[in-house]
Amino acid sequence: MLSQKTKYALKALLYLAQQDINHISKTTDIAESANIPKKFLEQILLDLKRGHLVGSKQGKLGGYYLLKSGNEITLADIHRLFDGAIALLPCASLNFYERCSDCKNESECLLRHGLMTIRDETLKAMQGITIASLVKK
Amino acid sequence: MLSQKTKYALKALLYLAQQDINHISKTTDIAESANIPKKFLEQILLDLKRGHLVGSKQGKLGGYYLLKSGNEITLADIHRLFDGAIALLPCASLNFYERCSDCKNESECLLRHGLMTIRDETLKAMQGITIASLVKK
DNA sequence: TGTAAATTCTATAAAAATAGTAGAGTTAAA
DNA sequence: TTTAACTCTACTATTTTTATAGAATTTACA
Repeated sequence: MLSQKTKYALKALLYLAQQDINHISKTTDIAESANIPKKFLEQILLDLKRGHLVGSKQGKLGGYYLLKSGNEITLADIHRLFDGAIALLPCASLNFYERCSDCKNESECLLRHGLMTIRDETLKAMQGITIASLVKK
Repeated sequence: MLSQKTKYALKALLYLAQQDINHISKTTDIAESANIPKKFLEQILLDLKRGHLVGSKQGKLGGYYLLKSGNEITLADIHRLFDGAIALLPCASLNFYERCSDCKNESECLLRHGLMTIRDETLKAMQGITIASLVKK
C-alpha cells in the first residue's frame, strides 16, 4: 500500500499537471484543492523538489510548478521517491538492494527469484502509469 | 514491501512444502532451518492455521503440515493474510475496500482508475507465484 | 525601505504498526 | 505421570508514519 505521503504527492502532482503551463501554484491552493494538511504538504513539495520533479519560486507570488511533463513522471518514480523499493523484499530490489538479515544463503533462496519476477511485472505496470495518463481519464 | 512476518510465513510454507507428504514438522525445526525466531514463528503458524493454509497436530509428536498442495497456495493469498490489500490504496482494493479519508469525490478521483489497473496486473502476477512454483526453481 | 506573502529548514510529538518476548495453559504420546 | 509439542493472551521495545510548530529566508511591490 502507498503511504499517505505518497498519495498526497500524487495528488499534488495531478493538481500541478492540470494547471496552465507556466502557472505557479501556491501550497495553500494545492492543499485546499486536494484536501491535504498544508504543513505536511510543504514537506512533501520539498521532497518532490529534491527529487527534481517540481521546481519552486520563492518569495511573494512564489510557489511550485512541474519540472517535467506529465508523461515523464511515472508512478514508479514517485513510489521510489517516497516509499522506496518496488520489489517485495530488499534482496529482490534493483534500486534499493539489501541483503535479508535472516538469509543464510542468498543464491539458494527459493523466494528471491519469484519476487524478482513480480518486481519486473509490477515495475512495468507502474512505469505505464504516468501523471499525464491519470489526468486524461 | 513484505513485512518480516509475511516473509517468515513464506519461508515456513516453503519448508513445509519440501517435506515428505504426511510428514509433521515441529516449530523448532522450521525455526532453525529457516532462521526465524521461534516464538515469533509460533504466532505466524497459528495465523497460517487460522487462514486454513496449514493444519496442526497437538501434543508430543505434534507439529504443522500443509493443508493445501503447494500449487494451491499463491503469493496473493499469503500477502492478503498477513499484509492485507494488494491494491496500492484501500479505495482500489477488491478484498479490503475502504474509502480514503481525504477523498472529496471518489467517482471523480483521477488516481483510483490507474491504481485499479496496477492492482489487476499485480494480482495476476502474484497469483502466478505459488509455493510449488517457488520450490521448483 | 518596509511589509506582506510565499518558500525553506529544523525540531518535536503523537499515534500506529512492526517485530518480537514471556509465560501460563492445553493436548497427546509413551 | 512425564515430556514435548501446540495454543493463547498479554506485554514491550523499536521504528515508521503522520503530522505540527515556529523561526528563517526570499521576493514583489507600494
